Amino acid sequence: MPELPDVEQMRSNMKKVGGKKIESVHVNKNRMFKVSDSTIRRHLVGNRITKVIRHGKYLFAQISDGTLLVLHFGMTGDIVYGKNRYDHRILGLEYSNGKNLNIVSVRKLGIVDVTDDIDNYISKKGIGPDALRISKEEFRRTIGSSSGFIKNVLMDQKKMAGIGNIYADEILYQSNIHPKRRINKLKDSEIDDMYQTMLRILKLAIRHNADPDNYPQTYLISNRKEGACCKKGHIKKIRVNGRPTYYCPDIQK
DNA sequence: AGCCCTGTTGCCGA
DNA sequence: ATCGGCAACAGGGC
Repeated sequence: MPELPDVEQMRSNMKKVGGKKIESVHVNKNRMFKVSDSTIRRHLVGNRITKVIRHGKYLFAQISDGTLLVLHFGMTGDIVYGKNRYDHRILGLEYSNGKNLNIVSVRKLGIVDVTDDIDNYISKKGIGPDALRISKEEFRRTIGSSSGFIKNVLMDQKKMAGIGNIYADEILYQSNIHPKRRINKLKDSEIDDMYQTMLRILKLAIRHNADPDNYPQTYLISNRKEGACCKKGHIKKIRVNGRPTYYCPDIQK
């Protein structure tokens, strides 16, 4: 689930409900935690989240003590607000109204960390510019300086952050480009078109709360199965870099 | 029951 | 540098 639009939706939810004073913190310690539970508690208990910033698939929750809680959701992470949602809970912020803001993760892939500088954290990890904020020129440069399959580049968080398996397929589908097209075979006009298409898809997804049920039926994401019909043909499944990849051979060259 | 699948990422080796 | 394979993990589908 968690690609850029999904994480943006989590950001919005977290911002909306997470700003109250945190009474206590529930930590379900596992490999995701890069800092001790006492450190987590020290920063969170008695404080509040004042804003939430997203970069790529990462969330940075600004804490009123000046530090930031870092969250990455792996394949199955999510943020759940309410009561009695303890299934797969990794981290729970408990408020005086009895409700909690819970970071849940079925497969326990992802990161819980603390930092005091977002830019520093991002650059140390080598994460590229956010896909929603990258300029056309930056995008051209990023693509142009790469090689290999276009899909791999779109998904490479070090080159550009936020695009995952699902949205990479969508961008390529709507750009009429085969996922295994080599970078050096791309025309400038195709790169520019891909850029506009990427922004359009991401914005639409966010506008629809990252819920694929609300996306147009013409979207690949609504027809992500082998043999499904698209306007000019039927959907095929291959593997690119080990990842399941859906595309339409009749429109994607 | 058991095997294969999966929205992420990082490491290893050809 | 690039790419495939595998591993972390756990639940769902067949």
